[in-house]
Amino acid sequence: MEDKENCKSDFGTPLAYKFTLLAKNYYGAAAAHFTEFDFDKYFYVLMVIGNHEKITQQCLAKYFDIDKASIVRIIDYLTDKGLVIREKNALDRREHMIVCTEKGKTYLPKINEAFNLVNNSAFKNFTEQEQKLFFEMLNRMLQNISGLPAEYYELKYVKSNNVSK
Amino acid sequence: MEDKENCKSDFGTPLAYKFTLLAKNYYGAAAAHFTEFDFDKYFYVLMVIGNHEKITQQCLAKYFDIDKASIVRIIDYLTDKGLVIREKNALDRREHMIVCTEKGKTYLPKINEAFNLVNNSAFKNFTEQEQKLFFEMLNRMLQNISGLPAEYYELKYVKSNNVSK
DNA sequence: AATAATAGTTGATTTTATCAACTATTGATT
DNA sequence: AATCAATAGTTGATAAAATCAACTATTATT
Repeated sequence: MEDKENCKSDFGTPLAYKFTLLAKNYYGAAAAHFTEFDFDKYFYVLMVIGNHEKITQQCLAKYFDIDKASIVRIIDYLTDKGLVIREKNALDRREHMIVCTEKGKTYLPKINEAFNLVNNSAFKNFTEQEQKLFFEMLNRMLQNISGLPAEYYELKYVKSNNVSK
Repeated sequence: MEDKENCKSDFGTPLAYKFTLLAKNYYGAAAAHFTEFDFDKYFYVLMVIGNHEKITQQCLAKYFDIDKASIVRIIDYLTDKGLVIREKNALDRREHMIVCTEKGKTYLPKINEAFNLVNNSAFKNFTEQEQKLFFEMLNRMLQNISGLPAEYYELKYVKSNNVSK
């Protein structure tokens, strides 16, 4: 109906403004699902860690595009809460592999479910096809606007060290 | 091609993660255009102010969905740089109307152009129609996920005070 | 063996967000 | 008109986060 109206007023608007607003509202909505947790931050970081057997801090830094020093503090926090642990990688003792603890794992389904709920409400009145299209567009845009391919981090930690041990 | 692949891996991913990444990359790309300015922040705030004859800090706070105290500091900054000024509203002396200075106005075309450039590179390989669709989807999502209608702020400052003076 | 590079850590600094208390002004109630 | 509530803006204190450079430990390169 008033699509043209909206689009007209969007002209010249930096996309990032809308992204920022959306992200803020999204996290606000998601946080409502986590009020009874005994931690109040870094839900998605935990989920990413939990979705990997183990993952280095470097990988997390790249995935989230933040400084490695910030990752240190995030992992400190999650460690403090008993949700993850650091394990030295025997193949490269510089690396600390971050592993989700049993306690951490108990939160994963809840976090996943909450994100799905918020995703669903964000996609209210979107058809299946529109949702797919939207994700596809986001990914295209991400590749347009950033150097790295979206799945970069996944390739990373498959370190091929042909060490006998 | 690998759309299904992407969508599969997106399943369960909080949308906000991608929004955050996009916003970060977007602002990074935009900032590259502003290196010779004598201010280094709040470009879009200035643009919003410049696009209005005058606007209250409340309106800005609502538009950007941030605390009014933060707006005070942003306006302090822009005032310091000589880009805007505060004018008491004679019709309601509580309100300080923020007005773009002549100096501030000289930046507007450059800022606008830079955002257009970044928008264009974000939309590389998007058809006209896809762009429209994308904006439309973003707006729908914003309304889904937030209480307020997107154009709330625009209605606001048209204060109908039928004061004789 | 020497040097460079990488992963992670730490401390200092800056920036930003947040909240509550406060002033000034206006609006509403009686 | 007097009182009280609500609104716009400001301030100060505090807390949270981002940033950067220096540092250790380890591995890779020459």
